[in-house]
Amino acid sequence: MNNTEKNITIADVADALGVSKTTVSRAISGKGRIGKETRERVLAYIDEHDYMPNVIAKGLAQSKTYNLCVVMPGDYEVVDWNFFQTCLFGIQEMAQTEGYDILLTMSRINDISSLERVIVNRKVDGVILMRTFLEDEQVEFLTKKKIPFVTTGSSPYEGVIQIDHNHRSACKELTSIMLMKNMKRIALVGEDEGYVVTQSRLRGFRDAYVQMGIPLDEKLLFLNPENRIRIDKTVDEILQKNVDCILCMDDAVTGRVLKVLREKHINVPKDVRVASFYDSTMLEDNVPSITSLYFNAKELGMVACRTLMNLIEGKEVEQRTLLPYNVVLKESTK
Amino acid sequence: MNNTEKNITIADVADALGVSKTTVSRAISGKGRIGKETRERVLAYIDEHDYMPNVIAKGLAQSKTYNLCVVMPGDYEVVDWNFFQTCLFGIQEMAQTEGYDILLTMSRINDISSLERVIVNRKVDGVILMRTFLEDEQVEFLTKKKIPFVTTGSSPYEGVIQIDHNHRSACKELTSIMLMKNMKRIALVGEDEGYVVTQSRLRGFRDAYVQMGIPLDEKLLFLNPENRIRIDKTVDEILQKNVDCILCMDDAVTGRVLKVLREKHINVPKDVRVASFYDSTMLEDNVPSITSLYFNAKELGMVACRTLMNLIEGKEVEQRTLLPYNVVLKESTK
DNA sequence: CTGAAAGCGCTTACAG
DNA sequence: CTGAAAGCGCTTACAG
Repeated sequence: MNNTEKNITIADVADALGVSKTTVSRAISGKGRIGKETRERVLAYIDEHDYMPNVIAKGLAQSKTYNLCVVMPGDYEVVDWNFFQTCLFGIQEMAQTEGYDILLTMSRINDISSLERVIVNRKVDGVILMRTFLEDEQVEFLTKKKIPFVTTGSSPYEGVIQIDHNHRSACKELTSIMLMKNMKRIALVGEDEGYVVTQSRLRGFRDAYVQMGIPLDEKLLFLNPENRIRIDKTVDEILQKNVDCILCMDDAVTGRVLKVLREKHINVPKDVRVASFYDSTMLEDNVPSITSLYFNAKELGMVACRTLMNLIEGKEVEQRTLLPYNVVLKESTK
Repeated sequence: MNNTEKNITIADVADALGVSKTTVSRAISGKGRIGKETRERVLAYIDEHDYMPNVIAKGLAQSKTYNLCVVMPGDYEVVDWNFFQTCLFGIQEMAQTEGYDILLTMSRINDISSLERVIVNRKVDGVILMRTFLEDEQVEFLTKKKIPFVTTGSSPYEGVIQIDHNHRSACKELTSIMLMKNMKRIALVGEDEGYVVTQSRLRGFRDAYVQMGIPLDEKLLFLNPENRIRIDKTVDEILQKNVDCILCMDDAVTGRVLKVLREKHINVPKDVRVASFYDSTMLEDNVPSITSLYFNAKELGMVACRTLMNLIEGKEVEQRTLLPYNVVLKESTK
């Protein structure tokens, strides 16, 4: 009854049953020929005595760790933690089904030392990159080291296995809807052009204009990074341009835009409409509720993890997986 | 130059230098007697050839993993992800200084299977519990298994090493300030009495009344869990009671209360003051800005991690560490 | 100061 | 169908 004493090993089991360690190992793994009766005897004993294989030792012998590295953005000012969080849930849930655990690592722009250590120490069998860059040290490092990895979000690097939402198509759809609702003058506010996803969103935005045959006023594009600091100034500028709608690339921006509008006592949606290319809980409690795109973060995590595990096991995997999205129309664009 | 080929091992180094593996091992670890010159020769070779010890093998030999398990709340409706997130940063940063990595695990109420697997598989040397309960399966399990662990947040269980902010004292101070500002009728809105921290906050609240010699109107306590679902009803009730101030236990509540007030066109702070026992980015963009307590999540993580590592190394550790806080007065209580 | 050898707890050709 | 033995890459008494 006292199983906290000393951990029981495969050798103990072998001794107790009068068989070899080999046999015990085979009974557990199911690999190699073994008598049905013998296997059952081993399994029964194991079950009764709460034997648990030492995954570390198993890993050493097989050169496997049963750990997956998840690289999170390590910057403080991150767009939407909730999204990564939920995605992480998905990864974890999927990993568990195959006995993998999650080793968490943070990476900051220009600092991938944390990831490097994990790889160099061979503590994981593969990695999931949660954020990608147009120029991506992480991708370069992992490719060089020949470590299996996938990305959530798209990567411009050749051969990278990527799982992403169809941002371009989603943004195109939302923009089209705005245009069809007769909002011709739409200001697009964004930031961080270094992220791949920013480019996709912008492309989708342009796509919609092209498809509708409406000329796009480039003066209504506010993509410079100073937006972050001087968002009030940006909003001022926008309002002077007599726009119908302010479209924000992500909710970090949306939140700040809404704040400025509130301070200026500008009513949404009466005075100006607002929508976001990205839906987070951050906006949930807003009055009015905000029109946005919805992406299923958990699904993203699960698919990414599944793909990585397949990759590790040498199975065939899709080079690029695009997940669906939803357009959620709310009060802010009424 | 081609270090992606085959990983170089301690044996390779020994061969190349014509010494024994023992010697190499000692040069690296710094343990045991070894000639100064020999050590330097080994170190130089290692450095030049990018030798990296296999942490897994090292772990096997020492029965160590150099992994720390961090148990995150795995529920979807979690109060403030940002806080846990930042705390995780702190943990990670501290762990790195000693060569530890973070194995992440989620635990839901009544489901600690994920934690169990990690422990039973001996994949970590210790664990950090990020959320504690009055009745805590995790604590019971870890104690039984004799695994070193610490908690961020307090635990009522005997002998548990805990690192926490001084919530009781903080809430007392904030409440006192409100009382001194002549807000006599303060409604306290909370939820989830199962968390230890809820109890601490409530105690601090009561402390302030006692100290000021003011009788507390128990009718102004709204701690039942239905608040979550019927927050609008709760706010209605509160407003009918003619209160000066609504004090929210955490920001999940605060956010929803503010939303209801906004919908009812009730002005903060003119019609009613609002403050929160907890400060999150969620409220950052609110107009008006919200008075609240500030807790340094990163520091919490760092101290917790430091403590755990000391515990693992058999050093003496404090049984309970209380971290300081700040009261941040803003517009909502003007 | 240095080394041969056993050991950490598994897996897996190779024999039988 | 089963087992003895070598091996995964380290550490660490024990000798010298």
